Amino acid sequence: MMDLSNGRPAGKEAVKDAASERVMAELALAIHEHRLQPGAKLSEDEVGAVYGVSRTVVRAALQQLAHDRLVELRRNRGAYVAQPSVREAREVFEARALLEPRTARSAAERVTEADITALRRHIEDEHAALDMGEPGRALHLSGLFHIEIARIAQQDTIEDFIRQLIARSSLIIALYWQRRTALCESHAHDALLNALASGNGDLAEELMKSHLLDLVSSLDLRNVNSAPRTLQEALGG
Amino acid sequence: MMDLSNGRPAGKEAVKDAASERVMAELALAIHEHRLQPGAKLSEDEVGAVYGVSRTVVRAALQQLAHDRLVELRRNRGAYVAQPSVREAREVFEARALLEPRTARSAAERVTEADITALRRHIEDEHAALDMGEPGRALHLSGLFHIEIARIAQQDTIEDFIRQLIARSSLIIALYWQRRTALCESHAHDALLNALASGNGDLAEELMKSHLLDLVSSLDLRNVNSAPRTLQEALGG
DNA sequence: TGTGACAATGTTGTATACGATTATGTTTCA
DNA sequence: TGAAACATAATCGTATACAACATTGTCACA
Repeated sequence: MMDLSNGRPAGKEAVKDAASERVMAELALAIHEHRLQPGAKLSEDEVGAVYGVSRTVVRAALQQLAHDRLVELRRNRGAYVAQPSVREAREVFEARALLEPRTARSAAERVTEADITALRRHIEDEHAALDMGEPGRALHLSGLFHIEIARIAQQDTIEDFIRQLIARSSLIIALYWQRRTALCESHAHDALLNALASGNGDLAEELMKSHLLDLVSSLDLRNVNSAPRTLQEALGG
Repeated sequence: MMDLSNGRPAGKEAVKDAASERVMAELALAIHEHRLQPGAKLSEDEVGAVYGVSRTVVRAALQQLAHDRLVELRRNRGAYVAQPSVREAREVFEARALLEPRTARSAAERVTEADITALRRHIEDEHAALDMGEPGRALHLSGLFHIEIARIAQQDTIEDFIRQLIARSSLIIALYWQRRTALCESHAHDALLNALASGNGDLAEELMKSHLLDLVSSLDLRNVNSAPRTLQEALGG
């Protein structure tokens, strides 16, 4: 079985109920950090055993994740980590291109000193994770950077959308990333930070736009394997 | 108790399971048509009794609706139809302004003859509902018009977001609508249809943008009552 | 009469049980 | 030997049961 406990104390302190939210967060993190691969089966009994809860709460967590399209529920067949299609991948990044540049502009107009220092430390964490050979964690932090910008823009609703899109982006990257770009484009985040720090909304919007384009171009979204990877069939070649 | 059965046969034919989805759809429709007011309590036992299912499936439905922000779940206290704050209302329409105009443009570029006739009939239904004195139903149809445009644009992901936003808009309108504009702005939909039919993406984008602005301006979003309507406290004035 | 503690009631959170569906393994017959 | 049919096992969908929590009503006491 895959290890899902990830070291952390799993927050037994603040837990009264919210059991399903805890399970959901743990599963989401495991997906974000690529410890759970697309297509992995999430049996209710098994997950429940791992976290010491009943199927009831696991079901609730899985339904939440399914709503965010991180897992796919097949009727009477179980829950599986989602496998976004190429088309879905394109759509996710189109949606991000629609939402994030303008949000970056708003963020530049509302950013505070505290935000800047937080972002700066965030980027340091990213670099540290990369240097320590934890690409999964680095990727997760990289996503959080985008979410942080939405938070700074003070747009809770759009922040929620971006949160969903970034979660799905994590799956997309797991499926379609091509290794070539090794730098993990973290310079883009530095540039964005500078634009925000100087309050330059135009520049922030433009940087975010091109950053997203870079991201898409680092993916291999040719229509090969367009059909989802239920590929026992993919072996027929 | 409020009547939720709404006449329709409630689809006993296609039902094997999917019971929770049926309950969710029924509740969502009741909210969209303003048969359920913001703040209304949705007791699990009560809802279960209405639809003849157990609390288990009601809970699943309520959690889905909570994820869409149509209902609010208070821990150990139950589910209530959401009451968007003024701030939330603004954010919802800002998000719509970000997503829908560009989506209308895409729709204009991809619309088919069949789409046009479907939209045309849709508008007729809207007018009919208005004439027959069913403003709730007219409002619901009006929302579906927007969703239909997103569908035509062939952007499933963005369509999902727009669907959520329109559902919340329905609540916002229930709370903040001011009666003045009587025409219910349905001419805007006619104009949009024409722009789509002629494939004029620029015009469609522009019309959608101003349509949304009109919608916002028909709301009363002054910060009075900015705090949510848990207002037994609101009576302290 | 007003305030605080306590009991009663109702509702939600979670676990478990059972029927239904799907997947798997074995057997049998051509 | 191969394929179809059946039996078996595993997993999910739903209902029900019980415990935990919140709310409300009542009573005692200052």
